[in-house]
Amino acid sequence: MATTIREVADKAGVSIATVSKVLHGRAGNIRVSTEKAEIIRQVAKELQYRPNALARQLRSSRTHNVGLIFENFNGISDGPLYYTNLLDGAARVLFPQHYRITILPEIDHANILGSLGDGQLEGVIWCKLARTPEVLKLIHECPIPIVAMNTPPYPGATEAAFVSCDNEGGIDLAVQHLCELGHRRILFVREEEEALTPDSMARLKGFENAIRRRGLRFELQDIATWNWDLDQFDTWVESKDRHTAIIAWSERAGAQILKRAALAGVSVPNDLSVIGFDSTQFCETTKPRLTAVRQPIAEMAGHAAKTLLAMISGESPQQLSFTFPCTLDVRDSTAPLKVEA
Amino acid sequence: MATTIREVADKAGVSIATVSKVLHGRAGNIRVSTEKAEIIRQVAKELQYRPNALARQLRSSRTHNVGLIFENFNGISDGPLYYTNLLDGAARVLFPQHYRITILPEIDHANILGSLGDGQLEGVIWCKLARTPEVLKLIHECPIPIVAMNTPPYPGATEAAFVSCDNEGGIDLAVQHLCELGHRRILFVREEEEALTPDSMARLKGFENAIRRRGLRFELQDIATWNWDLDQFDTWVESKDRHTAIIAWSERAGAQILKRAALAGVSVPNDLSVIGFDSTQFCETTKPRLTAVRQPIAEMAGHAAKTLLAMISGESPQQLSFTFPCTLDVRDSTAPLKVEA
DNA sequence: ATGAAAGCGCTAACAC
DNA sequence: GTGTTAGCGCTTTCAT
Repeated sequence: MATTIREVADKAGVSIATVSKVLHGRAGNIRVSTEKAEIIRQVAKELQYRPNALARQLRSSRTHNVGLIFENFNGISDGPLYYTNLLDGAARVLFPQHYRITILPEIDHANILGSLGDGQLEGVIWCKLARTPEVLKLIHECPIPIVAMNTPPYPGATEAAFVSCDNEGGIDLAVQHLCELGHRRILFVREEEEALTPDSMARLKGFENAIRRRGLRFELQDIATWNWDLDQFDTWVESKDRHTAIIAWSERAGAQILKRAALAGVSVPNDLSVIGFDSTQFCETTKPRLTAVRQPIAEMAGHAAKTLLAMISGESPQQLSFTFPCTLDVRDSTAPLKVEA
Repeated sequence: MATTIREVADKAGVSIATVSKVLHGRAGNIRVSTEKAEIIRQVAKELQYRPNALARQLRSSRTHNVGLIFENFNGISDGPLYYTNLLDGAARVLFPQHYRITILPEIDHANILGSLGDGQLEGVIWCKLARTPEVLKLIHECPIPIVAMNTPPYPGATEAAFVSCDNEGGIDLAVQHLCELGHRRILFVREEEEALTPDSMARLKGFENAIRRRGLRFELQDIATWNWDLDQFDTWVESKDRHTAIIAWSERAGAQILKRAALAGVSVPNDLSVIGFDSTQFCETTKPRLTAVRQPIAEMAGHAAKTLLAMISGESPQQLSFTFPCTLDVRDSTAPLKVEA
């Protein structure tokens, strides 16, 4: 067993209270003679005394530990760099404050509250929170501060803070870029499985707005909801008078379209321009490299961490929410519209 | 404050001991009347009782929490995918066992023992452990099981398990590949700053062995120790009768050489073949794509996690250490040696 | 079948 | 200045 404060006290010939004061007392409160203090420190070192954090935490109910929930963790299909960047951004803020980051195994919403309310965590950064009544209830009942990342602000949920990117603005940049290249007929593609996620919905809405804002015609067939493998691409590509550019709701979907296009003998960007969303390094690996809207994940995570710390100190989440602007990374999958001869 | 077992007991009209038995008692030991058990469960739900993990852990000294130490965390320069893959591999083993993964802020070796010995962690996966007397001492004194990842087995440290890749074998594959392409004069490049890391040293040794094994001449000038930016490349490239291929100790260094070569007007792979080490997706992003030795990071991390679990259950680390074989991912930075006209 | 009581290791309010 | 004491919330003998 590890050395306890009791053993240190005994060996130093003082009470455990005195040991505690010397070893952890705040500067001002140390009302202990210098000599005894010295002895105690000496004995503690000799005995390799290491305070038991569990006991301390139980006593003080402060753990210096924040949780991170990755929904759908099993699979780096979300873009391998999302988690890395997220972790990096959060760590840069949390580590200097001596906070630990704990990744939770429990993604089951049914017992997540047990995990979040067991006293181990002071707060949690929760990524890609869905917008369902069930989740709203969770937010309501969660006993520790929540910062939702990559989740658009959720009016009903005043207990949580929200850090997100400007999905609509990002899509507007994409549309803008394509328009400047001469494209007029643009298709927005989302995935069935993710169609109801807040990000997907916001991007869809942004698409419609962007099209309308530019006075272009917006029709139902300008939106496609395809399956995970985007099988429907093949049907689309056969259609007469098809769109000249595609905006995919994610970078994964964008990349999948590039693959499908290559298989179908459609040359990107010559015969078709494609834009994705996220713009991690993953977009550098596609052929051609994928033009994509970028969200500053690490920065967002850093902000989420700061926000969480503020909430832990008792500040209200209300004015802490923040939406980051997106930018556009132009790569090789977009080109000027070819003028028909 | 959160509901405590006391409140549940009071409201249910029983003692806290009974509540504890009903809620957490092992199946066999439940010697409580069915009716009372039912009431207790009912009350617990009503009151939204969530057991305090800290108290439980303090009592049982089991936390279901393992630590992860990333040396040099600040910076994804180690290859952005290293951490992701590592985390993924470890999580796949740990999460189903209901273990949490905690990333430690404390990379300062001076007080790391305080972090590891404070009772919060049952074990730790420690990546890229250096091979110094100081670290050996740390391993010796660490109160919880350690699995060292990406650290070659360390004969003196019988308290820890080691999960590593076969650095030497990996380099041998690289040399083999180059030889098959006709190369005979190969340069091994390592970085000054990392020259003393176990990985770097093992790869260097592997290089010498591989060269000798094939009956090629091995000279001192076949090894270069360059700075972080590999400035010395420019001097090397000017030298008469220079090597026709380079093996870099890391993928970062390999990529840097590609950049330097492009700047110097040296065409890769036509005028120079380059191989790196690690082979994450990063190698797909270089120009040209970097041929590299691959180590199965996620698999290794999974094994490390299993090993840690075994050690936590009391097994000896001795026969748990394991070295994974490497493979070679041939991409576009290597080509047959051009025959001089 | 149920409860009383003794801690796990520590902190902090209060005595002296 | 220093020690005594009362818990933090829980588990676990050991009585009854």
